[in-house]
Amino acid sequence: MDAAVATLRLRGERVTDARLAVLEALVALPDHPTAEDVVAAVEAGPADVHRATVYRTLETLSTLRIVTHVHVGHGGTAYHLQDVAHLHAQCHDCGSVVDVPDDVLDDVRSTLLDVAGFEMDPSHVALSGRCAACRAAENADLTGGHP
Amino acid sequence: MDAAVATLRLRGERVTDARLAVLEALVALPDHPTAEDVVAAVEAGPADVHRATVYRTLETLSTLRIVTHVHVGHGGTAYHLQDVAHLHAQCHDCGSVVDVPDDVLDDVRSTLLDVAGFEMDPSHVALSGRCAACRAAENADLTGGHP
DNA sequence: TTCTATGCAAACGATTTGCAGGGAG
DNA sequence: CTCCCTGCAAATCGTTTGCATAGAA
Repeated sequence: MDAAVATLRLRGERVTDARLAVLEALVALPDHPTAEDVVAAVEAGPADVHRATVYRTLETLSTLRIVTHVHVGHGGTAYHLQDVAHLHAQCHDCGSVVDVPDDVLDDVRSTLLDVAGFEMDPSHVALSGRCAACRAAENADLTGGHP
Repeated sequence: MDAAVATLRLRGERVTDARLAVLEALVALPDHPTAEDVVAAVEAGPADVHRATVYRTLETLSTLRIVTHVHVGHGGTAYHLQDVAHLHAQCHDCGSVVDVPDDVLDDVRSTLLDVAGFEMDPSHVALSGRCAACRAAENADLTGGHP
């Protein structure tokens, strides 16, 4: 957060209320918010920031590498502060995004580099599947639903 | 293709010019076309099919499991016939989608199931990174660009 | 004939853009 | 003071929907 502001100053970018509000929203929002989530959070706050400004700010912060975006399968694009790069996996059942140890794709990365010359960037897209909670729920349905 | 038509008949769905046109486009289009690519290909053809119909048809074919969709990072959603399930990786430089051996994620799948209880569906989203061609191009730039 | 899929146009949500004014540096 | 960032409104893009009709079964 402070680091983000420092980076802005360092790059000669201006530190405005709108940008601070977006950064605070990114810090405050627990999960992996979409652009629209950030818009909602900012509009809920005291500062009066326009939708378009949030989008422009997110783009600016992205090019400055202050925030990173992840493409999640169904919900669009999710933004988060660039602290530690980690992987994401989205449940296509409940839509939630879970964090995943960042080394699970190391082997895949080297394999792809070997067999296809493809240099994978593991954190840019979210894996897809079904989370533990939804799997448990379905199992409960299967057993409890038909007694 | 024939199998697709057979499946349609089997499910009691109607076989129309529009649906045939969409299927032909999916067969003809080489890469992994987005919905909009299919719209363009169909509109280029002889049959007079409306945009909305292409979207509706793609949805229908999806629920019938005749076509599958993959979420690629930047270009939106890509559709292809459900022949052999395979993985995709998108180059975030040139945007092309390459096919990947479908077993490279097997280990990751079992790992995620173990450590997080997350049941991954490997083919639903595309991995991201840089393809061999673009890596070669950049290397050429680095060596040839600054003599 | 019956009922579904299509065409059309309009609505829709998410994102972008041109322009004029305000505030950071 | 200067120029970047912002607010506003409108345009744009991709996708969806309601309704009357053509056409497959």
